[in-house]
Amino acid sequence: MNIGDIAEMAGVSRAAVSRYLNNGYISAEKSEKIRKVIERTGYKPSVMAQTLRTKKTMLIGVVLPRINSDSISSIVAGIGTALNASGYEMLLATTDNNPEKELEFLRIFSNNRVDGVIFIATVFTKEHRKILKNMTIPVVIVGQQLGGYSCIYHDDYGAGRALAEHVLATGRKKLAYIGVLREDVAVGQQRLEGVSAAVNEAGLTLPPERMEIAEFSAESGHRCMSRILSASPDIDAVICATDGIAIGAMQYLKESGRRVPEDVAVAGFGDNVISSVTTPTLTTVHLYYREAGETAAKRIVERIDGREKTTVEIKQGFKVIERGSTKRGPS
Amino acid sequence: MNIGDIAEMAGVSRAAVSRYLNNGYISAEKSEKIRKVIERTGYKPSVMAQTLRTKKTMLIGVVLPRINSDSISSIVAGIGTALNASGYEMLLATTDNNPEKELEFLRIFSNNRVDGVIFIATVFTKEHRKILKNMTIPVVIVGQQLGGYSCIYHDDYGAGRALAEHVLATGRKKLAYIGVLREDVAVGQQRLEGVSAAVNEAGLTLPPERMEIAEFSAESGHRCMSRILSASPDIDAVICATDGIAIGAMQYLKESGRRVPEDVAVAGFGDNVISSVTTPTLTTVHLYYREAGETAAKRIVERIDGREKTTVEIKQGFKVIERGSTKRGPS
DNA sequence: TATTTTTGTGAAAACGATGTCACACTGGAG
DNA sequence: CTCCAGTGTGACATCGTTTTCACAAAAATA
Repeated sequence: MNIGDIAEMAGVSRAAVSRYLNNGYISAEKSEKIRKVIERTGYKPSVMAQTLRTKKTMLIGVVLPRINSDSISSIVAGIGTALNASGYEMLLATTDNNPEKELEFLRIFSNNRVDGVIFIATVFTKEHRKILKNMTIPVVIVGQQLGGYSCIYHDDYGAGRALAEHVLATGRKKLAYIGVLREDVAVGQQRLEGVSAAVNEAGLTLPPERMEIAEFSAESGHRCMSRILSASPDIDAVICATDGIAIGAMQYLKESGRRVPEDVAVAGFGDNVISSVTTPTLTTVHLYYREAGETAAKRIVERIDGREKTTVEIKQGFKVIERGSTKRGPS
Repeated sequence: MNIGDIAEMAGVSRAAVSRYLNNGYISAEKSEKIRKVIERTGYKPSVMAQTLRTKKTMLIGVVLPRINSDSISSIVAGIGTALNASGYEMLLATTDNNPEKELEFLRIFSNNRVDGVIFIATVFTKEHRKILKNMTIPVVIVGQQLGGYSCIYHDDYGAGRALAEHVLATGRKKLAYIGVLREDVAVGQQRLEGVSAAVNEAGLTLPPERMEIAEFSAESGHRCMSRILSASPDIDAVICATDGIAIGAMQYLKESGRRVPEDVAVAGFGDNVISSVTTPTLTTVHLYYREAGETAAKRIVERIDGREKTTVEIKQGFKVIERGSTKRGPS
């Protein structure tokens, strides 16, 4: 069933059918004939042929480290909603946090497989920049800032600062920090710098023996907490770069006989669903992941449609969510 | 840059280049010439043209209710891994639990947009069956059983039965059950029937006033628990159709002054990450979501490649995960 | 040496749409 | 009556591959 068959059945030319489907630039009489034939046969134009001819796939590639994560699946949910509203679909590529795979997918996607790419990034290597520079299709980066590219990211510095200020306001003096690798600028560097700034402004310090670098998991948070406690048993608060890490840290604190929040306050980032069901509930910073996904999708569609030519860098706000794990300690 | 340009540059015919890229049925001399030109120009064949010609998109459509869910994102992670290994990519369509959208996407996908569809299903209407019947591409259903189609699902009945047996073995006598709509055969019907069977075999009953129907959320579980308690304040255990519901139920129990597990035992299904960080930790049934996704992806690739012609129904096992919320009560 | 089989080859026909073009109608204005 | 703008139309080229086909050259067989 191709456009030629329909044309023949309706007694018109192939071009007429094409116009019927697109411009609508056709006489009422033929239009009706064609409509009937299409209805009767259930004819659907071939997406493949349209794609070849128009050079539009109506597909957006989404590259992400892993899908099985609360924050990332929220971003994807947002992307899905917004893309759908514009008639685009989403090609998902999970990289398992493997930079090689990340590069491979960016390369695959840059080859006309999709009309645009949304890149949920963690770390940028030179290789990344090189591939991104050579991309011929629009790219929007989510979660990290990268000059010269459209990106939508969170105010990680501000969030870190506000969260630390909140913890300090509960009267804590000896803070610890469990972060992630600095190569991850947003999560590893910005959040720490925000926290550091608040701590310093309060006239306090965050010495190296009260800091650890974790992976993105509760198990890792658990391990790091144990290391910090053996070096500095007298801390009265710990801020963790993600809620997952914070959960692990909190578990270790409880195992070590400390009370949360009476002895040690705990706080995280991300407002993971988990954080409202722990005991105590976890103070965290909400980061508008879903909205970031929606905005990214809208931006890329605007870029593709040509409605928007410039790249923009959007920094999103945050909201400190005060819960049980940082209730006022001994004053 | 198309195949013709490469052919011209290498001084061979277009067909020769095509053969070089595919069969390899070409003389060593020309092969080398072509290799050089391709390397120098960085030529990549057009995916669009290949697709039109070969009728293979190397895409698998994945239709799911929502991505922002622990169980579903685990399935998707599994699908992603397995598809990737076979060179396929994944087109994600989230339906927000809207049957209309589900049907729409199945229709879109059935129109040559993808080579196969993985359908993470909840409820089957007649409309669903009709569309599924008319699908010309392979379909694999995940999470529900549907005769005549390849599907991979969980032993929800067995899981319900085993979980209830475990709860009963801790000495509980007055069980309550919070389920979901029976239209969802796997989660709503099978799990309940398994639980019922175990309860009946123990010579006990599960009367209507100790049963509620919830949505897939902790809030809903919270509400249902409150309704059950006002009708039957003396229950000593509650089994919930999902971990999310169980979390909500447990929260209400605690708010009402009851101790978990001393006064009331709580158990759920799914082994959500959340269930190991609540206080107490939640007894649940592990359901191998990731593996289900992997298997589904492998099956569909086999069907597409023609290595496998028949449809199969695969029932996966389960594992009761005994945690704090069902520790032995007063004996 | 004569005959078959194997290889390598380029021309040309799909694949199924879109878009350009020139042409033939209209009807209204001059 | 002529001219022109505006519509509707089908023929045809195009998109970039793959695949079939016929044919020639080389190799293997008799």
